Amino acid sequence: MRLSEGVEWALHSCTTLALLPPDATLPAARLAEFHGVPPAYCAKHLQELRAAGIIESTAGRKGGYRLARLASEITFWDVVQAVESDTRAFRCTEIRQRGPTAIAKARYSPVCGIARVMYGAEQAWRRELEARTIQDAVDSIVRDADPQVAVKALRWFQEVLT
Amino acid sequence: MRLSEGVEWALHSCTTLALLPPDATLPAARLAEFHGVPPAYCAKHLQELRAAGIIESTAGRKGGYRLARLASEITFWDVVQAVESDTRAFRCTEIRQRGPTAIAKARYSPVCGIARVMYGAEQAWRRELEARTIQDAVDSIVRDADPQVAVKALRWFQEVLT
DNA sequence: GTCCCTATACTCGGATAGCAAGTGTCCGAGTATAGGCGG
DNA sequence: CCGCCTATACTCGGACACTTGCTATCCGAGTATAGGGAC
Repeated sequence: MRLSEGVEWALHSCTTLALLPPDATLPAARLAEFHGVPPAYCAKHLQELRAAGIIESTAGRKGGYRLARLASEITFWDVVQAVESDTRAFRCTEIRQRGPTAIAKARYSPVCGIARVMYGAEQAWRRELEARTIQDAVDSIVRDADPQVAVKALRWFQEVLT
Repeated sequence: MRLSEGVEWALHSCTTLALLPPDATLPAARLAEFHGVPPAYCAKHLQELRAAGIIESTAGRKGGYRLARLASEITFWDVVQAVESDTRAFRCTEIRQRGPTAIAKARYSPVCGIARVMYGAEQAWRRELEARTIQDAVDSIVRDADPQVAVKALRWFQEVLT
């Protein structure tokens, strides 16, 4: 089981955008540079975030990305769902309906008991992600980050935003 | 994000083995036949369950697999962990330590705030799976299954176990 | 009738191809900007 | 000096190769059984 690496990039990208002054935009290439990841591939994931309505894009010179709504209104779940094509990890193929014991499809309970447990576990996972927002990530970074990083980041932002 | 299809097979296989009379064994090929899945591939997952100490194998004629311990002592988590090579879905690559804001490694907090949230969510998922056992699956099947299936299963067991 | 031996058929187990999805990259279409020109 | 126009450079966005890991399969090694033979 593997979550796409893009989820990590997307979460960090949203958090970084949340740190910018209101209405400031940051191009995909700069965002990739800030995180030290391949620009083209990073851009791909930003497009997915845009398609999901989490971030907005501005074209042309001085263009770039910015959050589409408040960081406190964007949950981790929103981001994961945007990047990951299918967030349902366990997929029941109804093997209980195959083999020598198979009977008419209508006579089976609507959901397999094993699938029910797996779905329940994933729901617990989802609930945790829905309870956390990008603002929480911003807060934890502000709280935990070394002052030296804060200075470097601020300086880099000022240089890039001109 | 995708959980291996083998997880479903493994869970159903364990549940089926739990339905057998004590100390009875069932060959991999029969187990695959019962679930209508490719025998060779199914056998591969059974080997993983064996390596994890969840089921036991007996070689030679009249050999096969059986549970290594009580169904109530085997959690869903045990099975998932056995089949899935790596159960950690989110993998933090520490991109916060890359790019223009990078500083000495020792000055970073031990765990990234974003990763902490993701790990927490997975822990919630894991906890749910640890709370459910194969016995629970057996109970739900006994409760929900159509009598017709029960009859067919019993008949098939008797025929196969000779 | 009982015990032992041997051949057998069946089991598991690891090593080997095939395929799909995620990973990584590129170039083209579109647009806000900046400079130059005219009034 | 001010406003408009045009060329430009930069942005995003979708279409195209590559690699990793899951999917699927096979054949060989090992073993408990079943039958036959000897005592």
